[in-house]
Amino acid sequence: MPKNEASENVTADDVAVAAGVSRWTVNRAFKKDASISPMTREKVMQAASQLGYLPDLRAAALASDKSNLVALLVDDFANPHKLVMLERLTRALRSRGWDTLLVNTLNAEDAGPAIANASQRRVDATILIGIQFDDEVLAAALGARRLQKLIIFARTSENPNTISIAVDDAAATREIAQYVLDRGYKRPFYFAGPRTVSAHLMRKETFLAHWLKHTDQTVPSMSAPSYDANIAAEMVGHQFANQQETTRPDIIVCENDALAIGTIDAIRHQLGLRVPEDIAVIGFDDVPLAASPNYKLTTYRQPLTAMADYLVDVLEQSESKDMTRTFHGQLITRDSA
Amino acid sequence: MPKNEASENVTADDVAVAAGVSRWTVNRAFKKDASISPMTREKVMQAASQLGYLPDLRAAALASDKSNLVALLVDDFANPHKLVMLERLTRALRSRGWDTLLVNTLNAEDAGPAIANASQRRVDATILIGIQFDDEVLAAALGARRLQKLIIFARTSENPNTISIAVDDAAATREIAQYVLDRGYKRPFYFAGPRTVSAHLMRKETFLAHWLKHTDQTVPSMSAPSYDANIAAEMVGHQFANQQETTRPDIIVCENDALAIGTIDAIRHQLGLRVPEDIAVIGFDDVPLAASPNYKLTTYRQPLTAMADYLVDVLEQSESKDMTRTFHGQLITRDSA
DNA sequence: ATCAATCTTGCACGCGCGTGCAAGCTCTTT
DNA sequence: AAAGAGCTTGCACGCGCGTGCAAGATTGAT
Repeated sequence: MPKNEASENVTADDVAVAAGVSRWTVNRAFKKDASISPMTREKVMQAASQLGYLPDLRAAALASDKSNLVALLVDDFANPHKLVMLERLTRALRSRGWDTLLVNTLNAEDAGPAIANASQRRVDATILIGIQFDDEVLAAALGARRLQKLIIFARTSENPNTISIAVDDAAATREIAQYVLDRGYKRPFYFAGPRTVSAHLMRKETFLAHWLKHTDQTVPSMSAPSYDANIAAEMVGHQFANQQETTRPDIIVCENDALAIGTIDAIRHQLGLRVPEDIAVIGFDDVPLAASPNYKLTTYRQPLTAMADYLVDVLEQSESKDMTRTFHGQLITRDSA
Repeated sequence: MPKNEASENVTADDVAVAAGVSRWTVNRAFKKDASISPMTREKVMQAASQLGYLPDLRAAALASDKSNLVALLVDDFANPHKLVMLERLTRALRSRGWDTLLVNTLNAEDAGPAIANASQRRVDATILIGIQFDDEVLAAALGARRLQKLIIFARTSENPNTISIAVDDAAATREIAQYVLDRGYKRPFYFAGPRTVSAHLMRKETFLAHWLKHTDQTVPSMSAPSYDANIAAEMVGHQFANQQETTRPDIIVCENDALAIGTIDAIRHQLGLRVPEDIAVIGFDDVPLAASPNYKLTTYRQPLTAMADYLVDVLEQSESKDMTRTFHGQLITRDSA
């Protein structure tokens, strides 16, 4: 029979016998920074690769109570920016030895069960990158303590039991507002996303406040039920149909690029107007499509790579106190505003 | 002290004591279709929820050698269609009790390690939804047997040790080709994606063959290095700059929507032409953006939900023989062609 | 009231590896 | 050449739960 025919279930014991050492030495060989002589390790690794052995991470997690696994809860797959975030996060995590459990929060009621589910896998941390995670969900999550760390990614959170890694929304929005002022726009309109958590309103509130302070005028606005370009397009088309040039806005400031892209489509194809000549548009996120020759969207780019790297720093930290941190991004000016 | 203050590490034993039963009865209570009286189960569940107990899935996986976990290997986050696939797959999986390990294949050389990584988590199946998984990678994956099932999703594969769940590419492409013929286009151009695996060339080959057979003419083509709209736009702008109306194509058939969207952008903004009047465009996938008023892309929609459901069927099957299956989608005709 | 058929419950053993310590070993220092 | 100092290796015990069987409890029919 072939040498490694019965490679069904090779354990460290098998390798130990083959290499003439104890099982513990085998596992040491696979552990970085373990106390083992180079010669022995080489011998073990050779036997291991011959038998096709790789340590069982389930057992390791069970024994050490450390899984090197994080859960990523997502509930908003309509927003293309989520794909970028997923890429950056999984890249940073995996390149530093962490695995990712992707949990689709099926619907509003499912957030609780989704978190419970992750906790049953005994993940070392739970990362929320969705939007529907309102205060109740957070409370439930914090209650089901087991998920050692609760990290809110790319969203600020004022909950003290939570670690938030995000751009400074207020500063970013002020920069945007100032840009709008500086370029001489007179009648801005703010297009917000779903208003589930108070923190999510920060961008809108900041913009309105800034504008009021500098021009003494209020800014009209509306909210989309989700960050979906097609829905945004419908709303914009509906909202500004048959409006006079003097009453319609000269710029629509969108809470993110998904809304901005829908807005541009609607301005051009439903209102029959030009961007930016008739109505300018600003977004937030700098999704790949924002750079396309079609949209040339002026938007705000978050330092996602740095944020993802910092997230792994947080994971590797034993203490989770005072880990919340905000970053600064940059306004990318293109042709749309 | 509070009642459940020390809810650090509640195990089935703790619940057993609280409920006055054995540990095994506790675990039975959490297992569907287990032999347990309703009264006992109720009693156990009450004690469990009071203590905040939930079974440890690591231990369960270790003991039963069944993890209810699948690995999803992705290497192409530039294609927006991936986000749709992720949503559909995680939805189908989670709603039927499966968890998903999202593995970002960092680069071409990382495919092997990524698969090994997944196998160390002892996943019940590995699902490939990327493109760079060429024959060598497949061989390596099959070698590292441990990932019981190797499923290629949304791509056909002729490898007999693999389970492929995809649309019938040949039939779909013939339908597209026939549509192009029927609409009277004369000078098609085929825009393909990365040519890594032989199977990936099927769409292009099929289109070319169909056209040759029906018109006796060959179709020019080119290949993008990745499914990225911005790169596609550049390539199209470069390829057709300064071409006469009589020599340039009257329709560009794209291997998928990412390429098609870039193509439309380039036609309009770099070539200064109209879609579909000057050059028509056809895609494949029906990404959300394809329906936007800006693109109105004629494209081919895969029955992703049915495919994802079938994937879970496959997982729940003990035998993995002859599970490969192809589906039929439909051509969605919009304005772009 | 009795017996068999059915339901419910308890349990020994194992899944594969980590932890922390102690014994064995090698090498340097005087 | 002998004694520490530092390096390597081995091991008992435990992580939390599943499997399969056997004992105990319950039910219905006779």
